[in-house]
Amino acid sequence: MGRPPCCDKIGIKKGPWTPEEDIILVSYIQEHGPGNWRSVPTNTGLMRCSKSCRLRWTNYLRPGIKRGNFTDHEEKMIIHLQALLGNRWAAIASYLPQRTDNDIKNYWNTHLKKKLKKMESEGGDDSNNYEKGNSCSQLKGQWERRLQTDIHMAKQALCEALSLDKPTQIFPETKLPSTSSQCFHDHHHPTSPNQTSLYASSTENIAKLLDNWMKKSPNKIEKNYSFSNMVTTGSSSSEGTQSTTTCTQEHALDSLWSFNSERSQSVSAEENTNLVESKPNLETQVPLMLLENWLFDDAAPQCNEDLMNMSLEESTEGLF
DNA sequence: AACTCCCCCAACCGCAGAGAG
DNA sequence: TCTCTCTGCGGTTGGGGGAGT
Repeated sequence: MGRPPCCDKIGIKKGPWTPEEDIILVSYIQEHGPGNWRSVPTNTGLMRCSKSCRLRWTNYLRPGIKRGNFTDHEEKMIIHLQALLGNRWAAIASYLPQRTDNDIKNYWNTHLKKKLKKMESEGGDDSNNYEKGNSCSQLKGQWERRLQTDIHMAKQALCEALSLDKPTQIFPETKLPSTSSQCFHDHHHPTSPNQTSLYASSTENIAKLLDNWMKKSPNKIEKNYSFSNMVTTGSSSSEGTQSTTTCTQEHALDSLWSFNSERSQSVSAEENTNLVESKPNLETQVPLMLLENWLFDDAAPQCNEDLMNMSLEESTEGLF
């Protein structure tokens, strides 16, 4: 028997998060930054265990997360990376910065597995190619795969350490591991302007969430729910909303929208820069061979360049 | 309309690793 | 070196909702 689960404590809430809880969590992180999850439930009054808070943040609330609708390219990336790395979802997620490991894992289990099985049973070229790749990768063995990923991670860390002149490429739209709390912790001081924009975009996530939530269940939101904490802490440039203000849901959402529009003005330049710079990363198409070369090749810079510039389709056309 | 089945995905669980003391 | 705490990761679960009957 291992350690008892952290959520066995009496009074700890489980199950789906409510928008209220999300807002409390995001406002807290806006103020204090992610990390030190142990203290989050205590300091926020959330009846959740620290683990639950961390997961909610990393898998759902953190900025820069793209949800649903995996593109063909993302799909291919996942398939190839899975063949190469196995079920190392966190490592795979590091190649798809906008996706969480949980998302990728779910997508693999619910869609790609079936898809590949189907292709396999149809016995088409595609499945043959996948099989080839898969059996090839199996030969590498788990240990080797682990080693590859470790090398990759080490290289990333090294590159990152040596690239102090490129701070905007770090997060969120980068090729760094998606275990974002660590990224945040390592690279962003809680009060840094960059982080403010990141938090803002997580607020945007919540706004979307609330929007969807209201569409689904318009009766669930209590009329006098207060969004003020989020608004006041979320937008340093908002029009002085009092922290004790209680809003109707319409007001609250209005605040959110205005917050977002203000935010988009105040941070758009910076964010646009990030987006523009990150676009090649997001759309980076990593050929498997290059990936492998890069992992094993100490003369990485040139190869790395190639990784960034080449299209996945160039080297994997035959696979699909 | 009512019921059942199935799928999806958010969240949980348990283990492992890292780091502090 | 050992113990303890915290965090990260991967496997699994279960509730909600859509599809089918």
